[in-house]
Amino acid sequence: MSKRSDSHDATKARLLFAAGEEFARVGFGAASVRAIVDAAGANVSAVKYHYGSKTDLYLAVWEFAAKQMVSSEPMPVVEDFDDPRQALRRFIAWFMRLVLTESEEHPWAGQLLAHETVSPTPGALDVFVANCAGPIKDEIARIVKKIIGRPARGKTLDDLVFAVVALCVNPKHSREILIKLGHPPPTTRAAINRMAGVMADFAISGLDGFVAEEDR
Amino acid sequence: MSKRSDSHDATKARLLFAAGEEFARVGFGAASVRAIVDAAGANVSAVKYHYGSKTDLYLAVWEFAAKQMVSSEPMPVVEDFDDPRQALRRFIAWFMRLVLTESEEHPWAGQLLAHETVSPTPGALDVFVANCAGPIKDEIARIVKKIIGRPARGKTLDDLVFAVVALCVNPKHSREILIKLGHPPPTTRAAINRMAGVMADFAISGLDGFVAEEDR
DNA sequence: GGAAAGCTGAAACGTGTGTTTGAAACCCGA
DNA sequence: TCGGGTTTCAAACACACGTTTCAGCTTTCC
Repeated sequence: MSKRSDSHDATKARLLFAAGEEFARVGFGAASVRAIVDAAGANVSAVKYHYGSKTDLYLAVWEFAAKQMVSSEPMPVVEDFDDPRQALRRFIAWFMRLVLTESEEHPWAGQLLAHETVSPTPGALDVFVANCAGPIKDEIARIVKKIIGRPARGKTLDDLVFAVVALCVNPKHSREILIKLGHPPPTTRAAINRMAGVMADFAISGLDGFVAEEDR
Repeated sequence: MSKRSDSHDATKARLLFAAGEEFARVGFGAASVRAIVDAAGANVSAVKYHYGSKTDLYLAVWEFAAKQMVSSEPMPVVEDFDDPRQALRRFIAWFMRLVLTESEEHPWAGQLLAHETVSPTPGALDVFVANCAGPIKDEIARIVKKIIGRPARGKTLDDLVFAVVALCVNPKHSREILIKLGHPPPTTRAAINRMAGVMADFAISGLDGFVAEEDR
């Protein structure tokens, strides 16, 4: 809108990117405003001027990351006529790329997501669940339901849905441990796709076991 | 050793328990010494006097929690003649009880473990991996190897091992999200065992898929 | 050219942190 | 009862945090 100097938008953008990097690296609580503005080559007052507060800056980062997420590779939606196993395979690959990919289309989305999942920022949790975690869970639930056939009884269906989620997100959550154990999570697109294939095989076989059980 | 008053050991113990509760609740970084000593009804200088520093107190909490862990229910070790599927079922049940159980034999172990997994405390990560994460991973690897039969090629075996781990620990890691999504992780022993049964079925079926694949 | 708006800079504010100090209070053995 | 080691306490330390202030600079518009 403004025809003013580029410096406004430039500083604001540098601030956003530096904040994204820092928030993704250490999470909201542990990130320091001074570290962010130093990385951005700006002054502390800039965050107040351009965004209002550290919290508002964090929300702006989330908004940006979410926008990048959906624009770079939208969530695959399973059609009714699709083979649900193939759909699950596609969805897991997409999900793991979303979570694990670094320094590509959405540099910090996965890491932000991991931090927010494990220790949610009060005030950001609800919007995160509504825009991100909720839709993903619903889509997986649809696919799992189609694979199993009839609805599993009680909480078992939800357990299975979150089991699939666990396979996708755990490499990110347990990143430091996995590195220490000599099995760092993949970062390149090819390696992520390979691992996603293994997880999809594992999940499909696992769910097929419940089909058989239900049909006994 | 000292035959002095109980107040020494009493304060020291109250400090340890209050610290355990706080560290488990918010993690090492976010926990404040003042909150701990307030909960313990002690003075700030008590942590220096009895433990040396906040970090040393944290290590003492870990040591205590680890001791409680192994004493209350030791890790099941699979024998060579055991049915590996049954062994996996037992192990998953034990692991999930370890991670999810609250306010019972080991009140904070699971939560400490979750925090340390996701955002490790520098200096405590190595001892945690050596004493806790490493042995668990090795035991699961043994069982998985026996189920699959011949070793899967490349990184696939490790992927499957950590897939099993993911099923067990994710309910704890994603706790807040799961609550928001209306599917809080179980806390009672019976509910944990039920969920562990589902996860074991899922894992065994999933791994059996790789047996078939390998034998093709 | 001058005034107004936009933007940045250094410094300080208030609060919270982990840690340290040194003097009281306490307890126990002699 | 006294002395000496043991344990507590309030106070302050130095530092880091997010936030605020306001002077000074730049840019834009009339």
